[in-house]
Amino acid sequence: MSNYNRNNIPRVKHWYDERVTNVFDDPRITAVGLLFEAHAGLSARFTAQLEEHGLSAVEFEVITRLARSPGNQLRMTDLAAQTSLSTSGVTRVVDRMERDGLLTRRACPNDRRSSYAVVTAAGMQRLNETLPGHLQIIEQWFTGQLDPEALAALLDGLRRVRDAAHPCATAGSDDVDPEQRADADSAARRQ
Amino acid sequence: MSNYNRNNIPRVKHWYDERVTNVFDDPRITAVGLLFEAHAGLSARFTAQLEEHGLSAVEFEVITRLARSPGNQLRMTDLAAQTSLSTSGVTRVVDRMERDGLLTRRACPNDRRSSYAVVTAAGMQRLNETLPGHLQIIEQWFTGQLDPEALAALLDGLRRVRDAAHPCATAGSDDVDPEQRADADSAARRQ
DNA sequence: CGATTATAGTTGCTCACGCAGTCGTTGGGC
DNA sequence: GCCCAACGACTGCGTGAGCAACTATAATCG
Repeated sequence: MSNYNRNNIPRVKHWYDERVTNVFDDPRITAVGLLFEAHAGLSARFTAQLEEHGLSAVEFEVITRLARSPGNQLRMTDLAAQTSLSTSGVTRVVDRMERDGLLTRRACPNDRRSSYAVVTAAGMQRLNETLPGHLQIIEQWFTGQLDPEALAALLDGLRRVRDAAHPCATAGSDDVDPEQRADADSAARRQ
Repeated sequence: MSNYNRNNIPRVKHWYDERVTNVFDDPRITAVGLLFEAHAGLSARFTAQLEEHGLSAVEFEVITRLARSPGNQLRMTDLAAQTSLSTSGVTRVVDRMERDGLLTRRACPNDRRSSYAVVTAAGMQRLNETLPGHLQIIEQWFTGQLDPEALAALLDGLRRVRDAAHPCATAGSDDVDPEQRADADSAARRQ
């Protein structure tokens, strides 16, 4: 118990303040800590709200990406590329969501290897029920925390970091980059 | 089959451009997308580099938090609080790292229920081998992507979002107001 | 054409993680 | 001192995810 207190009491605002000659004081570490903790915080809020609507974070991402695609559908592989899930992961999440009636599979008439995941009416309804609360949480804990210029600066910085570091696995969500496009192009060509 | 053509032919550069009145164009969604993709991108880079040193991201976080704590040790519970792992998750990751010789358990003399996870010499060495490359990656893909003012603005924004939304990720900081803490705590546990 | 190669999706295997239950320990109330 | 609720750590079980192997289909090259 004494140790428990030792652990918490001397920590003031930032854990790294105290160890002056510590490598962990490095501002780079701090920067990553901020980014990752902001992400973790928002993730937790999202998870809690999505759970109220019976969706996991992955399922929400899947249904969202499908819903905003033409025809409310994507090929399994393209879905995998957009979600940073493996193709087997997509197979299984689509399995679950199909079982729950949120999605269906549809055969691709031109390429019998491919199949589409399509959002059902029930899936769209579920998404529509979920989205307002989701947007409200974003506003409450993220965008609403900053005045417009600060938010713009934040997003500008994030965009540059994202453009530099993002693995093509997560690309394509709100801004499609050239390599992704080439990828999708070849997919389209194939059909 | 009419669907097939609808799907690909008219799509030009951005598959989402056509749904002009689309909810997914909402700037809040875009903002979250940027934050999450930046995080995912950096995560992937980290994972690749850590793998070269035989560490997973979770293991790196564990050993880092231990190494910067007094005595290079933390109680299992405190470690769980800092890592957003459950206590059972901590039990298991410490199991693995103990098996690999990076950590040891040490009984707490004051409370026989508690035990410490302590970084071994081999663990410190492993960490020291890993850190330079880690810092270089941060610089290469994150901090070095922005000029100082832009970086400062980014970090300032992130700090505000983190302070608002963080689910107690910085356990050991006491600048959390109680109501927030309870809330975020339970949310973090759940995820 | 026919053979080789590449691609789409699924499945078996394994592992990491959380939840809930358990056991030993602690400390407060009587 | 005794009892019992709270606490710290560990374990059984279920779930979700990736890798690699596999099947079926498509594209390529001779």
